[in-house]
Amino acid sequence: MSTIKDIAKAAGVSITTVSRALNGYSDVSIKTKQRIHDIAKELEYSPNALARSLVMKKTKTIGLLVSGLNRSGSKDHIVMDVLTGIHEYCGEYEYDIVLFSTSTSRQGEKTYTQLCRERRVDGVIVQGIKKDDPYLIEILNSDIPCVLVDVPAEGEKVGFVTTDNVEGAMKAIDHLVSLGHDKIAMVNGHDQAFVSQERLKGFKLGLENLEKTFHPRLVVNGDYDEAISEEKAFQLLQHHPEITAVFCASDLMAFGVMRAARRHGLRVPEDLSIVGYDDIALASYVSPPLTTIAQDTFEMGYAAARLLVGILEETEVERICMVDNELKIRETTIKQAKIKK
Amino acid sequence: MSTIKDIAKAAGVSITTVSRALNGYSDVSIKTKQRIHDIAKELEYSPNALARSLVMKKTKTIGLLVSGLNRSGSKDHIVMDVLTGIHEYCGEYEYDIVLFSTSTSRQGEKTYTQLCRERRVDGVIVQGIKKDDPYLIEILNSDIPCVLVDVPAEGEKVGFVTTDNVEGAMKAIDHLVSLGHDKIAMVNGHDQAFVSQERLKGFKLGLENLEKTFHPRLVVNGDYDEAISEEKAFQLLQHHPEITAVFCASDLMAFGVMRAARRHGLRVPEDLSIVGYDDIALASYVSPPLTTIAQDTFEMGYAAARLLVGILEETEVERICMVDNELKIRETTIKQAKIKK
DNA sequence: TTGAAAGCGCTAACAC
DNA sequence: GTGTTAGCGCTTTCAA
Repeated sequence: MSTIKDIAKAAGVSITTVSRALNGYSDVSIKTKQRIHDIAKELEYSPNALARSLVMKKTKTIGLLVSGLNRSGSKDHIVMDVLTGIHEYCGEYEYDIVLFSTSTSRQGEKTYTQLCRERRVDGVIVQGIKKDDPYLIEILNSDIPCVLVDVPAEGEKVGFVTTDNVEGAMKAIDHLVSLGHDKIAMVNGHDQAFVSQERLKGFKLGLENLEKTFHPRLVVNGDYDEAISEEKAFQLLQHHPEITAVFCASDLMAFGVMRAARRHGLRVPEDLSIVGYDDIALASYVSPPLTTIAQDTFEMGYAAARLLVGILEETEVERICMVDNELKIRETTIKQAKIKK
Repeated sequence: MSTIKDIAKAAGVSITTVSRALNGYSDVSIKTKQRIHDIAKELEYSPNALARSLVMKKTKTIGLLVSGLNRSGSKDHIVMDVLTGIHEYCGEYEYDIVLFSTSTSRQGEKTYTQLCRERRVDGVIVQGIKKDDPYLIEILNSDIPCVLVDVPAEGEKVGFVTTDNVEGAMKAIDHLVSLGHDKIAMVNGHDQAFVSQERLKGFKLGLENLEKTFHPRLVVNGDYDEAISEEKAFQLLQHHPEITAVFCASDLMAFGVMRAARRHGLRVPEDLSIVGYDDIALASYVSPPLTTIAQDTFEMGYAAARLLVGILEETEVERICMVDNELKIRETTIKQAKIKK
């Protein structure tokens, strides 16, 4: 593989001149510049990004730390959408992405910080990692520029992107209440997740705003898992037959609730209205199609990359980025007419 | 950020010794080795992978070239599963993945080969790229070790992984014929795709083996698109009411066919049996759940990474890797009882 | 407009 | 066992 040295020799100039010519500096005579370019092409020259990065001290690379990338293969495509958004932005701004291979099994496992330092990534985007993960904390305390997805953190070189989960939950509640529902349950994820906390907050607030009482008894955690949600919802419906609607913190959990309803002989939506969260592809395919709060996950990825690059190039000041969400009314919610019990 | 030079100074030894100690060479006295490690820890030393790669001429990095990573957000998770498989293997063998940002929009776009050369990736995995893509051809002709997913190519440093698509299609046909179907149509993808060609081959072969005649008229291309398939299938069913079963080269296209059937007032599976291909998550959620040929896409990714690393480290000789597939019988196929027309 | 020289952080002969 | 030295391919002062 040829180097600028080879080009220099072939062109009869110094490597300095070649470097300058190739990088489009103006202080090279137009004709030597042309000659150098010709020779570079002829020699099939490719600049060595390693060497350049070594001296420039930046790599035009952003690291990606993702959890939940494992065989069990999530049915949702959220991780993928976010990745796609990041990829899109990076394509436009000539950053490449390095996806770290954080093997849990491998001994002598490296921390996220070490991974980032070794590869000298300019910054890192973190997704799907619990906010109390010690490695996460370490990286936040380091000087590595960092953008988190759905985990709140701010700092000189730290930002995050999320959607307004409080508002999203409120939209769901507004919708249900406007349909005449009164006894609304919630199947939340788990308390450690920021988004769960926010959605619960929105659930409460939504009820209060509409002068409905919030019943802690009607809230269960489904751990973002379909089967667990099914069980939890089954019990909930058993103990509280007065429930006419359920708001779920994820679509997958909503599917679990749909199953639980079916086991109780309840029809959806006639006997039980259900609202999900995320709007994954499945949501519109199941039957009946699921009413849900749609998040623009692609946009979240895109925004995360933009925010990170903004931090890196010191053009962006706002460290928080809120992406819109939207209520998608489909067929799992319907007017509550009958008086139950 | 500290370097081996700093450590050398602090330890009062030469940088060579530090390098050797840190890399676990045996020819360093146990006590200096220990001291060096202590100092390294104290100084929070991180090796600079760039510098090391520069001199070692390898980066422990594999490139990933993927098409179909864009906003429209594929409903299938195939790309993701393959990526996950690659990620898993890389985690075990300490390779990192760089996802190239191939912006189509950006001017002065670089070829895949250039991207790989600049980053000095050790090898590259290519997925979802058409086999006649000029950039793909360029990279195959280069000396960059390369593994393709579902595109056949072999060479000194080139291999590919795929599933047995001929066999997969035959399984589908066997299944349908065993249910008594005779007039079986096929909705294929498009002629440029290797897998399409293979599945068509399997379709023909499957019919011939069972002494059924192959009718070219009953094969249409749906371009792996749900809407297009719906249209094509709608017309097909109109012109050929004798059709009792349809084999589709993807699940998404099968959904299109289901829609088309519905528009014709045909019930699935009573009036029309349908078999898909891929077994995406949606397949088991739609109603009725789709009978399909399942591909282990995670395994494909894992195998692709293993093959590439095998080529890189010169341990693997077999340049082709076949991953299993499996017929998943669900509810869109049923015994053909009635005599149509 | 061009070149010489230093250095980014590391490894690897080759001495001692 | 340990150090000296010469690079890997590039950018960037500083001089000419």
